[in-house]
Amino acid sequence: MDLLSRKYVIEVVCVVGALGPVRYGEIESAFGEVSTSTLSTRLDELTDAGLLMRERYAEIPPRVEYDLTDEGTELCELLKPLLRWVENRDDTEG
Amino acid sequence: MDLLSRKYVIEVVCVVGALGPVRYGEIESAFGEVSTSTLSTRLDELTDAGLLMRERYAEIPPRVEYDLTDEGTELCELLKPLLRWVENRDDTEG
DNA sequence: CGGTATCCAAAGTGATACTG
DNA sequence: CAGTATCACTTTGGATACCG
Repeated sequence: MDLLSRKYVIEVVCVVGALGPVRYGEIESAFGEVSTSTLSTRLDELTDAGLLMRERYAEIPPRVEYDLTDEGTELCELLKPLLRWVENRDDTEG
Repeated sequence: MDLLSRKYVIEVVCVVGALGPVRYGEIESAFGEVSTSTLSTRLDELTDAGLLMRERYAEIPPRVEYDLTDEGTELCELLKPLLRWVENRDDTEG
């Protein structure tokens, strides 16, 4: 699956994994620099791929929460060490 | 590093890791469907990032071998389970 | 054999505005 | 709040031809 090669995908999976059930706005804040459309698309793709679940609450104001599915959790476990390694490397070379 | 998000990068790292010192043509064959320019660029980026080493032999005909650096090997170890998971998943859903 | 240079098409991404 | 729709820009990837 080259979905992994989409921008922010790895980070999104890890962010959702770390923040548990998390709202759209929180994910957006966690990045700070991603357009609504891109993040929305990514969330959609991940949900579609069975990696994320979207829970929609019929409230006012509306609330939507994202969380990892079992498969998403599996992937997240694989991704975390990768992300740590990359960040560690960035520090070292910067 | 979003180099990881480039097409074929994960696969290239794993292929080089699996085939040991490997020649350009062999890598190309391992994919079968990647243009010279793209593969060449990828190899270049990875070498530049310190993940690959390029050994050039002054022979006729020319021979060039690629291999993982220590860091490349580290990354490869992180990537392998990921790749296996993805392939396994593809099988299941296909 | 092992690339590089060039040009082109396609896809991805972002900004913005608007809806429920 | 949580998106969707639209549109233009930027980046990527592919094909081809040529060089060492």
